Amino acid sequence: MVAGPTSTGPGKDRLRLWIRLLRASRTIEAELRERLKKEFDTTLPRFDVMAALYRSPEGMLMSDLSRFLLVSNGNVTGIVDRLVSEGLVTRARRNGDRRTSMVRLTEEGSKSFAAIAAAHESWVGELLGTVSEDEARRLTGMLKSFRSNWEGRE
Amino acid sequence: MVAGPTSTGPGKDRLRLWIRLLRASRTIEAELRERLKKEFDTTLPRFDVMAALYRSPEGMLMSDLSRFLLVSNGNVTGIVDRLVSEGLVTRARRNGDRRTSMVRLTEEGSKSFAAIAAAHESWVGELLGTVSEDEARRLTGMLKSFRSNWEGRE
DNA sequence: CCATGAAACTTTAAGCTTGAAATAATTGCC
DNA sequence: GGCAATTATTTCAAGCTTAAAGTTTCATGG
Repeated sequence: MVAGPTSTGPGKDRLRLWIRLLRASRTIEAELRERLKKEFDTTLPRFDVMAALYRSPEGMLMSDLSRFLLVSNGNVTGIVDRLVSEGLVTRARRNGDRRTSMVRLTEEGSKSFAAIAAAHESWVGELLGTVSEDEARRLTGMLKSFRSNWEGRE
Repeated sequence: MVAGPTSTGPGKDRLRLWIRLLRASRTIEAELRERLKKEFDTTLPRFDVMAALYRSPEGMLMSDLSRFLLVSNGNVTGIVDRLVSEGLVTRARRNGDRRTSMVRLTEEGSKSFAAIAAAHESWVGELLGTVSEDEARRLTGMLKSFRSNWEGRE
């Protein structure tokens, strides 16, 4: 998903855009993953799950997590399993619907995440430092409109 | 890597941008992966490797592939192994340096890739259809300048 | 020569990822 | 109530991914 269009013609501009988009996010992602590993001995998927839970102190269902993070259900199971075994997250069985459980950050998980998130934010600021604030806002706007169009497709 | 900034302040615009960028590429990537699987029974990493080789009929070294695709060396080994076992790619031992081998598409691999690439391009056109050609070019320009700044960092 | 180190690649262990199949619990319809 | 369909989740197999360690080959200074 990284190679380029081989000729010119209609539709090539969008293909080019897609390739650039993918290369940019892979580049940044690789850098962030490496730093997360080195500085905090953690991984991107763990960070993602914890970030989602941090925003929802009341907890999230497994299916909420997988929908929000855009990954499969089975995937979340494994990541949460590991976080639970490290004491960063809990699965609370619910009285109402016994198929589901509320996943929440523990006290420790919450503290741990806050520290990582601060570093993460400053890394992103650094890595995207060459994009001006203004440009960042315009780009974000375009991507936002892409998102809403996407969600509204049949 | 998908949750959002939790407050406002300096650097938040870049964090927002990063999150949008990541969500957009994950969304498109998931859709492309699914179609590649359904329509051609293949995967994105296989497609990526074949795309790189298609651009270089003379062949590529394993290290060229991993550098170009932004993935680790060991990763490429496995993907190429599978492509070789399916007859889509060959590893030609070289006379000069026996540590290396030239990886090339076979005739079959080349034909197979051409068909997939055509579908792939039209899918990208469709998925990014809501981005105007003009906007696509501007976005590409911004990402290009990000790339060159990135490559020029210390 | 040839030993030492660098380079190209593969192997390995651990974890991530998907899609599909399996389990378990709930809902709805008669 | 009871049974079919649906929903939430886990399990599974296969493949992707990385970083680190291991192997083979090459280059080169003594």
